[in-house]
Amino acid sequence: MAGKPTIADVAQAAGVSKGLVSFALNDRPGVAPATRRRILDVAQELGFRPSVQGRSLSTRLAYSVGLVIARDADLVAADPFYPPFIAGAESVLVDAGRTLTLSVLGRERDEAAHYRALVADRRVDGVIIGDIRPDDSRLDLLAELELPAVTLGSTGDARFPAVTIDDAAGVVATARHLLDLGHRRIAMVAGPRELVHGARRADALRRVLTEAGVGGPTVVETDFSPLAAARATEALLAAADPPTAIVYGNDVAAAAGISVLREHGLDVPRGISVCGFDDSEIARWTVPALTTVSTDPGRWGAAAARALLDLLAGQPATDQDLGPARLVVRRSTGPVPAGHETQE
Amino acid sequence: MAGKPTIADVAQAAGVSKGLVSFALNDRPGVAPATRRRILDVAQELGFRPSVQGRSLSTRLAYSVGLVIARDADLVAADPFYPPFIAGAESVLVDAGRTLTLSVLGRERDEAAHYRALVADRRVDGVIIGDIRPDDSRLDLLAELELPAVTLGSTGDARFPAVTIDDAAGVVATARHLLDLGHRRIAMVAGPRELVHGARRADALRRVLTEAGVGGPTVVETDFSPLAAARATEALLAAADPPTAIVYGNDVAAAAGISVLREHGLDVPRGISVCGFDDSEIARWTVPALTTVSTDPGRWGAAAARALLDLLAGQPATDQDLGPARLVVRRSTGPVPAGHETQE
DNA sequence: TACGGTGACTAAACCGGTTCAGAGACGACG
DNA sequence: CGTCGTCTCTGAACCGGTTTAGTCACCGTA
Repeated sequence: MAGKPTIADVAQAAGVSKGLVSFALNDRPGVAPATRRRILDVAQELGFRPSVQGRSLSTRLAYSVGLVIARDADLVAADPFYPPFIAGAESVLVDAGRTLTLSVLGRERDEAAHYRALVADRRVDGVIIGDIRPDDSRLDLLAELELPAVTLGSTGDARFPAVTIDDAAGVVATARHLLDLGHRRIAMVAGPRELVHGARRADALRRVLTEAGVGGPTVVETDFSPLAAARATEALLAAADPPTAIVYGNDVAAAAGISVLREHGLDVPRGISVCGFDDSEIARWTVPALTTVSTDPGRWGAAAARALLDLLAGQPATDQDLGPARLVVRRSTGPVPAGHETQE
Repeated sequence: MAGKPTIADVAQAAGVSKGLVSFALNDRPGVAPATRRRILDVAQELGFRPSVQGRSLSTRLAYSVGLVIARDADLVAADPFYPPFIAGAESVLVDAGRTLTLSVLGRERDEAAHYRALVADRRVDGVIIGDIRPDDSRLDLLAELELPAVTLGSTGDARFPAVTIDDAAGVVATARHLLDLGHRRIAMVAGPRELVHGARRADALRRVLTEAGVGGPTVVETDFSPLAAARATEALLAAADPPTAIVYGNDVAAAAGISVLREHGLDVPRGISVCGFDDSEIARWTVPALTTVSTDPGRWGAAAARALLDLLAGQPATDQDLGPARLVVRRSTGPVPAGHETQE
């Protein structure tokens, strides 16, 4: 017993068989209380820690969960959503003795093949999937692979529990806020329409504006990158009736938007109002500080990890909602500029 | 053979023993060329993929490398360095059939214990360690644990290869740039002094300024967070002779700085010049766009991963340098304001 | 007293690879 | 022809757990 103690060492020291030690350590019935006590004591004394590899081999479990980010590296880099999300998820997983296996798939890498490899190699026991698309092809794939998964945002698919935050509520609050300030021409620089949350947010905005009897928003679709947001902003300004307020899909995109607006001589918020999304750290440090919607990615990550662990533990798959996303009003929104107040 | 084919299935189909299949697949000598060919063909035909778990158990390898980020979650969230770094590292690792095991340790979690657990559980075969401190206690720990590691930035420790980028060169270029613009009172809002690169950058700045016969820089130490950077900026402005240029430790910190400067009625760059660090995506979208130093975290991540894989493959540990960090001049730096030109 | 049932425990198989000692065939050489 | 060495290959042990079939002692019951 030179190296780490194995289960055989514990068995020998306790004077029982390997199998019984395994039973005792895993809280399974059929071990006399006194014996269990003794085995646990011996294991403790020897500093025994079960080998993940040995256990993996027989249980056919990886003791790791996957997070597959299917975006190009530079897109991930620009989005401040993931770091806190990952940190949140990770903190829950360590406590459960699991590991987070992260994959960053560029556009060029075959997503389906990657999932197949992940299960074929038994790298993960389950996955967290984000950037949900309507009729997401991954869902059928995951079902086929029998890979447990939780989704970030609702899919309407009963096979996989969703961890959701009501981001539409955040958009609604944003829209009301802008309406209250007198804005009537409100535009949105959104994420890709093929992403569920992109579409949902655009719809929420449209609904509120329609209810308020205001013309539907101009929605420009982008890939979430700040560069695309900058271009979209240019396009909005070039239109016949440019908006007096723009809602962006994330905070960095909003920062890019502000940058373009200022180049065009527009002061924020006096000349035009700007809203971000996610309330990432950067939102507090743009000039002016961003009015944005808090989605609390850290809490989201932790909740997703917990939901996946529950699922792996065999508990029934139930959706979990983090409640409505909250509007955070800062300095980038203000009253509609003079001359636009009543324009329809 | 209902499920995935195992090595035994390949052996049977090829009419040889398991052991020989293992030899053939691992390119080891002692297999007749014709037999090797046949085994490889059969394996291919059956779609055989060796089980990571089985292999792990006998080789006592995890086929995963670790990245331990010992910062609080919100600090990680604010720093745009890691996402591209991780993406870069990850892309190299998948190609090598390895996995990235990420740990985000808050201040409260015991770092040493975490490393011990990582090796005790054989979660990783090696680690990439960043945020190097002088006389970093982790180095002795890693040596004790016999855990292969590469360091981000030089430690002067021959036991571990370093992957370095000459960030001092970037600081030097920044300093020259500012001197050329006429600045004489240059301040630095740096990272913690206990981090090697924090100290190195401050030293580089000090050296250039001294050589130029200009008063040494005021260096304010922070924890790298934008909030701390904002406070540091306030402090600098409150001084008797406020700087005409401030160099920040990263781009988000610089953004926070700009925000504070503008609140104080200072225009950037006309009233004061600002430099960032890392050239993250956000640097292009602040107002004005940031003059910064490109450290190319993606390339750095890939290089670190490759260096670690080489080390694990038994190749001698050699430092690898990515060359000098390049200054990227944008709009946040300009000529020293009138009235400060020759002030000593 | 014989029998069946139950609870505690053991022994061995098993998961899927790697590794090592040794067997067998074959050619070269003295 | 005998011997040695080399090459190819086999069989079994091994890594460290989990799981299952089965043993054994002991109890209550007829």
